[in-house]
Amino acid sequence: MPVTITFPDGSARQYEAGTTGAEIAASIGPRLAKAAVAARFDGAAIDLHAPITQDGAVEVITAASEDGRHILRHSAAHVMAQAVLDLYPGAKFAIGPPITDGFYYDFEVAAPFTPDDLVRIEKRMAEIIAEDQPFERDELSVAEALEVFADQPFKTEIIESVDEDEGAGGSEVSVYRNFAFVDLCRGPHVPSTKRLKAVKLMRSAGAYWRGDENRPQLQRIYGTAWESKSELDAYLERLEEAEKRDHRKLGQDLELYSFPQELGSGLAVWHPKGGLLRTIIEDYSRRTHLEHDYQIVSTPHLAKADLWQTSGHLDFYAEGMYPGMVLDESTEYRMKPMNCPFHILIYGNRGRSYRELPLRLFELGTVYRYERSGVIHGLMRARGFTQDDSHIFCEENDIAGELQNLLDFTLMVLRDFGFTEFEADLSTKDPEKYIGSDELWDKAEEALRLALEAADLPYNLAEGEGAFYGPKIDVHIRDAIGRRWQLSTLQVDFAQPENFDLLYATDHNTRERPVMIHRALMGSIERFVGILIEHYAGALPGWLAPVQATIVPVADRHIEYAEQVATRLESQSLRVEVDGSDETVGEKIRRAITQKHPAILVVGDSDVAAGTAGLRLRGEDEKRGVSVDDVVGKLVEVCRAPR
RNA sequence: GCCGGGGUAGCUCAGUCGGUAGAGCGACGCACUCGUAAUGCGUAGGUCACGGGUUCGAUUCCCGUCUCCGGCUCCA
Repeated sequence: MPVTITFPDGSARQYEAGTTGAEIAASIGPRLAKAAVAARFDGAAIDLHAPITQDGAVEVITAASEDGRHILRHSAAHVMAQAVLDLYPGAKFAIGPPITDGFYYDFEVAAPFTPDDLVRIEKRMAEIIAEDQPFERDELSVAEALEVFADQPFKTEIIESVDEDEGAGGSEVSVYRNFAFVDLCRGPHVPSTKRLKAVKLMRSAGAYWRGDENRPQLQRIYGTAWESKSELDAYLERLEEAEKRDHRKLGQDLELYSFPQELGSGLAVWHPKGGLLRTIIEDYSRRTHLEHDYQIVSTPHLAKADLWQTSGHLDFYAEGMYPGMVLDESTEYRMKPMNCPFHILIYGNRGRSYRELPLRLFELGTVYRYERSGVIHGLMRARGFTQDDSHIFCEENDIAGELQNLLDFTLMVLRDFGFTEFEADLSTKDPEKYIGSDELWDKAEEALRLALEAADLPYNLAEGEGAFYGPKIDVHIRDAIGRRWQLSTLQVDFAQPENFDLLYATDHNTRERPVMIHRALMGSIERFVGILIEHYAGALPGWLAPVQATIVPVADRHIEYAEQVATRLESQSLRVEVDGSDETVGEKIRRAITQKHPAILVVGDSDVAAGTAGLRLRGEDEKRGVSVDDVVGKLVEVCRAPR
């Protein structure tokens, strides 16, 4: 009985029933056969040597595809577990999935893995790979599987939970064997270990079983696997590139900020150039908010604990707050982890009218959150940071229009800083845990959805992920090397107006409760700077660069002229340095390039005589003898702020 | 907070099997006055993170604390 196989290009062919993906690939061509690691039958991934007994669509998965790498990495994880079980008798193994760019496996062993252990394991893996052990699939009943894994408590737990979670489908489990090694696995796998051409172990780390810090901490080994040595090398190079962009390193190199150990973890100080960069960003933020009908307010850094009790923070997030200080013998104060209660107090300071709404209060508000010591990461995750924070108080019927304007504003800001790729998450009501009426939630979620659609922003629906007090939109950007960062949050809040009993007078002089929208566009200024630095690898666009041009006099006798040129540029509000140091021209240029200054001007005898300069823009060749007027014009253009 | 690895000059790092340390870059000085990614010579600079213990003697070994890095967990 032949079966009819259709291919992704729409063509169809007949094969003997029981044919395999490997045979199909071979029938198409030897190169495909060699590159194949698995197949897809009617969309489901299967092993290359699994027999196909009915008509259907077949797609051959090659090692160079994302699917293929996934399978490669999964198989590499098995080989790693096999190596560890060989080398460390008594080791218990837990789970080992493929992840972005690699894989890991978790083990319980007597002692944590050292770097030397990784070398040993990698060596053993190479042996297993060289032996070209075939991967074979087997279906076991739960009882059989429990026997096979009798001395593996984590596997036993997984087998038992299959029964629970997957209902009828859990009566059998599949396992994969290569030689004596058996692992629970859905598969598919590469046909045999020799297909693993480029595998490298990266590091070991502690990781909790099932991600739960109350359960045993296991030893995780991370590795990576690629279809070829050259792809592996390219990956390692990408890692190195990413490391060069590290904002902590660049912050030091470019003299922007530092993290003095004397201050404590997660607390940065901003040096003059970083301070200037911050100021530029903050000025932009204030200016654009004023232009968008926000009112700027300012509030203190601490408040009585009672305020945080009313807002609910002490009940829900006390562990994220700095501990209290008791003053005047009995009154406890707390550093602020959020700005909202202060803005709410401004709203509530007097009776409000519908005529004032929407009322948009904006503040660059510095907050302090007690982040656990292990999570602090430069500017990206700090214990003190400044939010571009606003709370908008509006009528229920204003929510939709307000959110739409807000999302436009958000995207404008992010585009102004050079980000071009956006994605959003829409987090909706958790049916188990929410306050406010269903009707209000539906309305707000609908408003958020409409705003996303009006802005033409692709979004993922995160159902049930909303906070208990309202739905929200998070906006993510992709940076220059493809990493995703969450920046903006637009959060509808039904709870705080209730907690603080906020009201406004309607046009019929009745009292209604306003709805509140929390929002931060950049999120935290500190983190935003960190992301900008990594996005641009330190080479900030002209309008953000603390130093926009360096003027290099060729010899001391040109310093005076250099100063004159600097004055001309400064009169156009350009930020200029004259490098009058006792160094060669080459060295001074090297410094300016290393510092990523957008423009370098070189002035010598001919320039003094002709009123010109040599102009070297970042990333471009030098132009000699450019008139100072043209230099000014060019730099003004290069350094113009987006608005 | 948890697991592992670190903390030596302003920076990047080497070193001391226990006898108080070195390089490159940077800084400073002198010479050079130079046309596009490192001019030469010289000088200064260290409580070897901090506190305790062991020892005749600790930067080195042990314990604690702070702090950094990689993960885990967390991220209102």
